[in-house]
Amino acid sequence: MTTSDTAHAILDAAQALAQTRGFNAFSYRDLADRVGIRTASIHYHFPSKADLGRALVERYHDVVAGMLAAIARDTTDAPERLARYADLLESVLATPGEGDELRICLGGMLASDFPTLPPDMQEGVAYFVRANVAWLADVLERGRNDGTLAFTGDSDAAATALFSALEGAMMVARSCDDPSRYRATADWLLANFARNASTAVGTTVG
Amino acid sequence: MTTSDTAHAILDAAQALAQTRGFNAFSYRDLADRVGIRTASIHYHFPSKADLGRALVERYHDVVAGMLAAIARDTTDAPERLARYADLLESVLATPGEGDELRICLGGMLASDFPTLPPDMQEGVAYFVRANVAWLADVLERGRNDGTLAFTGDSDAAATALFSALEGAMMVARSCDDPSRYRATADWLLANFARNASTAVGTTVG
DNA sequence: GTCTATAAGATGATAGAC
DNA sequence: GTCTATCATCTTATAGAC
Repeated sequence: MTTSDTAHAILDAAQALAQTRGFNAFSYRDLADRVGIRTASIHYHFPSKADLGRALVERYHDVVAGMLAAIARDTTDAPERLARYADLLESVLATPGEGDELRICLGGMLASDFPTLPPDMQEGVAYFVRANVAWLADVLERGRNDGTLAFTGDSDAAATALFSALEGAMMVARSCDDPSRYRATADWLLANFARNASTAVGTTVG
Repeated sequence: MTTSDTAHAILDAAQALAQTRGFNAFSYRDLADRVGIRTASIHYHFPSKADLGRALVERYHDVVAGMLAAIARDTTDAPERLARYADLLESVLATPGEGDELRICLGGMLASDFPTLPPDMQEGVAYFVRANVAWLADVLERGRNDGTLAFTGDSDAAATALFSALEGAMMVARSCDDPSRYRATADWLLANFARNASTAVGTTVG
């Protein structure tokens, strides 16, 4: 293996902190306390915080890319793929974060930290966003072509809107301290991409 | 007036920095450099950073609330109100920030900083989010009732989705370093709330 | 109101022993 | 690989002169 157990533990702690508080809001001391080593030992594995951040973004991208590939392998049904994507983000929100604070998708969190990040990390974040939007755009386009989804306009614009809405919904849910708000928003979004929108969740048609 | 010119200048500088980098990513020193005074003078106006943050959130909420009231005063047309709301956020993105970095809505930015904020600010951010979603929900509900808008499901869920999408679109636009991406996403969203969605921007119907 | 001076603590980072 | 020790710098914040 290319990465030691200690490096893994450091990355796990760093990811939990980055997802709850952002990349600039935790220190090597925070990591040292949680991993049970000294800050100097962390510098051995990740000489600078930029190195740590780069590894963090790369690992997260790889994990998510693997999950998206798994979804595409499990089902070809476009609505089901979208539902699984929304569930993926919900599971992030449900993963215990720091204390009672909710985790946000690392990509969305780093997007909000963007201007303060080292150049390497900025590239990684932009790549993550592009990859997610492209995956969604592909699902949307296929779904519209096979008649399982219905929406108007450019599939790239639709995918950007959907990605933005899901990421934003995590932020809104956390600022309301109500994870169920993410679920409600995601369900509404998914229903509005369904072929027969009149059967949407919560529709009031009598 | 209840707030001095210096206090105004401090708040202006703090807002620009908070909108580009977040509340924890600027210091009294940053403010002092920009306003042209010393950090001690800032502490005279805002004893603690929590005091500064509280004032920042309150002022921003009041300004936005005033703009939403102005939109409601200018037009009763629901699609036009939504368009004006999207334009409002676009003007934030277009306002020169820190260097060549783009500004984000302060509400969205602080929502991403949420767990690290002092309790007073957390309340203010939650209030801002609730107020914006409630305003949008009212516009959506009225538009559906008078037939100028069409969407399925609960108007609160729709409003949360729209708010989340617009806030998220700003983050995505910035991480792509492409403000026009916000415009494209907003246009797509607005088109999908229009009564006749087949006339949506970018529709490929021949 | 603004300044100088200063405090106490945190931060990312390095040198060198074990 | 991990440690102790140390560094320069930055952070929020206060005391007291002008």
